[in-house]
Amino acid sequence: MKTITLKDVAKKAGVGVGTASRVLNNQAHVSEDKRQRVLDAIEALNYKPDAIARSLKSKKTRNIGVILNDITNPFYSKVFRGLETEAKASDYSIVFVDLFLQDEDAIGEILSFYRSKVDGIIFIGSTVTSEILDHCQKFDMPFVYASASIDASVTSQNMIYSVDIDNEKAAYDATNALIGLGHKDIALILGPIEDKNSTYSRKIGFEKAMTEHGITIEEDWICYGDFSYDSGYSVMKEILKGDKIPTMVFAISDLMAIGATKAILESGLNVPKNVSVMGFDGIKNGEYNYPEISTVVQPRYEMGRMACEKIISLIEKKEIKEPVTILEHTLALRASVKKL
Amino acid sequence: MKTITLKDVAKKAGVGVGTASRVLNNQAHVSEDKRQRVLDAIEALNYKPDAIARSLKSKKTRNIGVILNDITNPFYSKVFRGLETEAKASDYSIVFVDLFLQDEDAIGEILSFYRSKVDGIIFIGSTVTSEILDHCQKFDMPFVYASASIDASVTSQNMIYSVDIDNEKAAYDATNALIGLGHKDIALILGPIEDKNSTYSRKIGFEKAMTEHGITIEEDWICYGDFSYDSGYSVMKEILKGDKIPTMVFAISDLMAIGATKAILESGLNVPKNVSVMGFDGIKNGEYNYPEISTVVQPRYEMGRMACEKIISLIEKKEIKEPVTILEHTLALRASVKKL
DNA sequence: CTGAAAGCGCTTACAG
DNA sequence: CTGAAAGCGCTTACAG
Repeated sequence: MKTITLKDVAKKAGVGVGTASRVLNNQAHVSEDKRQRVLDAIEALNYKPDAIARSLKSKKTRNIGVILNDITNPFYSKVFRGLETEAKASDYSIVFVDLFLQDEDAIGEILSFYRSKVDGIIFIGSTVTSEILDHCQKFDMPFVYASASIDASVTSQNMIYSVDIDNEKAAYDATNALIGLGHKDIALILGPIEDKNSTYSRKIGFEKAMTEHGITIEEDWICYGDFSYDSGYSVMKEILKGDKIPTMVFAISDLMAIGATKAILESGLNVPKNVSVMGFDGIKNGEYNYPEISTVVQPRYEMGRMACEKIISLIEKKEIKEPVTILEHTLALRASVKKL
Repeated sequence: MKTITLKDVAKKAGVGVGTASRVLNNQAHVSEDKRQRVLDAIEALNYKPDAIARSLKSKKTRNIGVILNDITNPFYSKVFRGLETEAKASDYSIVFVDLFLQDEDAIGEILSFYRSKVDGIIFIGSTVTSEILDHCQKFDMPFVYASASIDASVTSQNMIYSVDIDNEKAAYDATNALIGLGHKDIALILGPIEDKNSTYSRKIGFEKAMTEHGITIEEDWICYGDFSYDSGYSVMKEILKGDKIPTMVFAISDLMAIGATKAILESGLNVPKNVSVMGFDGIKNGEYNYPEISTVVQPRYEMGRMACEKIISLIEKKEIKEPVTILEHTLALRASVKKL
């Protein structure tokens, strides 16, 4: 099947190809008569513009690159959904790369690769290093971070556009709520100790709430996992070996909370009768658990949507009101948590 | 920053741009001397070919379109991961569209849109209609289905490339295993009654195994859900209202199995002591459950990988040994199932 | 308002 | 083996 081009349309409409292009792009300065003839020809020929040819001249691809940490992680997949929906609504396509198990070096590779394929990039859940920033700047490629960590190498000189929640405040609020329920013996399961973003901020928030209530923090109960189900399970096993058992376990990911719950149940104890469990993120998995896991809900869909809105503004050089957007979190207290 | 083009490379190397292009594309008929000079120039200038310009002439985008049913569904996200990894290895990018909540009509729209942006399309988990097939054929766009349903409108005249498991046999094997454990009172939770693919085939497989063992199938225990957690939960609630309780519930998705488990536990019964539960798919959620859900494991990663391999063969017009690939399933009997 | 022409950065016959 | 040239399908100044 021969592809029909703008030239065919122009010929059929009896106008120049430039005029046809103007109609196609909804530009002014075309007489109503010709505009209609072109529109009719487009209709009659069932003409579809060639995105590639358009891009070559305009230097715009209408593609947004998404670099994501792990698409099988339910937290990210929902962020991704928000982002994809927003992109589609604005007529952008998503070009996707999963970073899973790739070393950070790969990012440079990916960026070069992306250069001519996308107009901007959204990073989700990865770590922002100054190296990546330099790369993007060199290629003059706008970028936005969602739920991302900022590496220490990044100075405030760099303009960063991002969307996230206030992690410290979220952990602070959650801890206060748990304390309000009468809990004092609270274990905390964090992410990796070297994680300077959520692990760090949430730890601060937790400590702040505990300290404000004059509760002594049991150092043995500050544990480090890696956000995964398995790490929650094994860290909890360790905690259960101690002389004293906490009445509450606060894990900073739902998956770890679910793993911890399993470890508790396996040991013959009950959740929440003997030990309450609180998670973080608000993924479906927690609701599917029995008992349902309490959590700090992050607006994941909205996070993706906002990130996309932001990158489009950047691409189209629209004004951006706030470079850094902080979204609201909410607490969901469910069956896994008991009032003492 | 001025973009450097092949012309710049050619000039620096002192050759024609055609020769530079030949080197770039690793074509023969270039003297070793010039080849080296071009390579050096590319290196020195840190030249990166422009994907868009390449596509315009070659009519190849090195993009694969992926149309997926629901990226937040853990079953699909793992298929997607397999596919993405394979694509990356072969230097293809993924252009992604989520069909979630969009009507089937949208597919036509998406296809036109895709036409010039991708070289081929992989459909995951959607329903193949003859309309979609016609669309693809009209655009001369190769396509592959993974874990997809074939609509009745599709005749055998259409050449279909697909990857899936043998759903009937999988359900048959699973049912046999459950019967082997001593179960006779087995309830079956299916997908939507109008689903002509997995719901239909798995029902057949189940019935075949039951019949072969001379076990009467309790019609009230053949139930229809929609693969979701919620539907498993509510269908199970209904079953539990009956006079007789099955000793085994076989749900054809892990999410439904998890939902059913919750309903059973809430009713005061134990899994697996009073009722055993078997799922289907092999997603992580089942392993995270307490008790761990037994399941029929589908090779999801491999499914995505093979689908990608297939579409690339189609795009590059390599020979395809088998248009329809049937992957092996495996049974995973875990804590949720008890021997009677 | 509008047509002819140049050009986006490549690839690919076409001569030599 | 290799360079000059045409052309992929658009967009965009440039004249008029």
